[in-house]
Amino acid sequence: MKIYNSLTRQKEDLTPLESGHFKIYVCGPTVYDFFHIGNARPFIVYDTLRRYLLWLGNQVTYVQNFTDIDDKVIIRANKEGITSKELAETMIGEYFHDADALNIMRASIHPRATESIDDIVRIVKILVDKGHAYVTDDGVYFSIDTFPSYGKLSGHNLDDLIAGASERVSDTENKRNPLDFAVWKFKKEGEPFWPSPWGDGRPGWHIECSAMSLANLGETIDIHAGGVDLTFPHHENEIAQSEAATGKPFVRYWMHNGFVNINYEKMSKSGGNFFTVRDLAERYPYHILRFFILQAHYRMPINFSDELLDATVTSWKRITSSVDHLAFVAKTAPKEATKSEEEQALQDAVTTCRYNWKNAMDDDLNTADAIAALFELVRAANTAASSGDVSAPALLEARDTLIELFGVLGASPSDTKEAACLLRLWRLWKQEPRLKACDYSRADAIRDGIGEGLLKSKIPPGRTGTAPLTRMDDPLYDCSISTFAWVGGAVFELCIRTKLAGDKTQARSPPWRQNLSARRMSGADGALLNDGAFDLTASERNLLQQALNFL
RNA sequence: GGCACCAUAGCCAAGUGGUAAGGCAGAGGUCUGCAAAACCUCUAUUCUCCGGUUCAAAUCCGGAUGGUGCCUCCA
Repeated sequence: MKIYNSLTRQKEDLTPLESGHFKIYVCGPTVYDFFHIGNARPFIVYDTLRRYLLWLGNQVTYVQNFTDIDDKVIIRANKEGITSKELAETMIGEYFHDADALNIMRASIHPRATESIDDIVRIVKILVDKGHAYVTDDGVYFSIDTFPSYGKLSGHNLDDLIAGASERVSDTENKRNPLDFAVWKFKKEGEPFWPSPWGDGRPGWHIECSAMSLANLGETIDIHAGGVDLTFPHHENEIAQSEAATGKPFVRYWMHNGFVNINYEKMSKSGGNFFTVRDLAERYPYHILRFFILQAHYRMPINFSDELLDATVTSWKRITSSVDHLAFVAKTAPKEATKSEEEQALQDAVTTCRYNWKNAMDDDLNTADAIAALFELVRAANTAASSGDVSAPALLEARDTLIELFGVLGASPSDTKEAACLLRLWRLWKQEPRLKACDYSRADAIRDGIGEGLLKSKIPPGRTGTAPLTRMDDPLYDCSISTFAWVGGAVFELCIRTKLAGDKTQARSPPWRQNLSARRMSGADGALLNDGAFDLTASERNLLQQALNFL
């Protein structure tokens, strides 16, 4: 595959130094707060890269650090009256809570700065011994004048940088060059510290990543990744320190992802315009956030708004409903290949999809294009499923392809929560004898009655019969009764309305809505879903009972 | 001021020399108690603008305009 290398500013063939084994380092979070959707982008993007490399059959050693000692951590901890360590511990736990939910694989190693002090000191010592670093009265500084290629990653001209730095940076007295940066900061009152040959203190930010990369992955690694804002000075400094210390190339491919913007401006905590993933998860499922991020190429900036996430919810449903539908139709489809035109078309679509998907992923991880390829298969599969002349194996192959390839993106369309929740309600309703006796007029009356009687405020003007029945595990949805219908059996349907759709009240049928139609058309009875034991939560049972009281 | 990046439909977004993917929204149709879903059709003769190179440009070059980021902690 090809990857855009920030160092050379062009796409290059991505080959590991050690055949079949990629060594990747991703700059991890500074653990002083919940991370926001902008912070999440690199985690999601590089996790996807990792999944793809694994899918291709490679081994991947993936390191993502926690910066658990830093000005921000110290300030926040002091403010809350706890130790830096306590704050970091808590926030690392919160990181995993969100990251796991975003389906971000745990790194092979999650090193922490405070647990890497020995490695850091060792490198600082090498730098001092080699004359690349010098001691002042407030710390140990790296001397960029001893590293001639400084600026090669960011493309900055040294003179310009110095000019800029001189204007802004006031504490230059101790430094030989205004661009020199601290690799070790001597302790200050109220700050945690560790011993070093030059005095007690704590590591500078940049040296942490260098040390953790060198210690865990070796002197030369394949990929080092992070947000574009880290290019300078963070990554530039990492190169200088690491290469000055080892004398070897530090990183072979540098990858930088674009920002998540709000109103076309960078999302940042200092700017105050940010949404934490935790807050967003109250309104959107985690997999929607992940899918949203992957819909754009990773190097492009993406704008962020509820409106865009709403569109993502709708498009994601197109995928999940197709996947569910295929499984259902396959149950009654011919067992043997039909040799029909439709069957051939579907098989071709699967082949085309795989080809286009891989090409897209190979081209600098173009997930946007890869997703487009998958949508084309969704369309072809829906067409095939509705033709009635495609065999079960062919339908299931299409379904498996979708699940597999979306799975590589870390967003699996099977086994989603909304499907599971609706399944449970479907099973319960199916058992309700009173429902079997309704006719349309009665059903509509019931529907309206529920709407008016139960939850007036939720009924949008001009619509009848939507009433939240239960709140499901997935916080995105209110489950609403939309319609009760009777067609030669107990047939009724649910209508999902996303809370976020607000007044638009875009009603979306659950994935198995198509199951109902198919069942009706084929005349087959029951057996739509496996009737096994099921449990309702107390609140589900309660709300359902309220609804049934109107029958 | 210096250095980068970006500009594609109502919205989002691929496409980097061969005649505009995909999603959302919208319109018409098929199907259907109504509705929804699904499927079909339509929705940018044109890619911010102006020049240039080429048989051929959204794509390459030059310029203009607009936007963003970095140069200070930042994903």
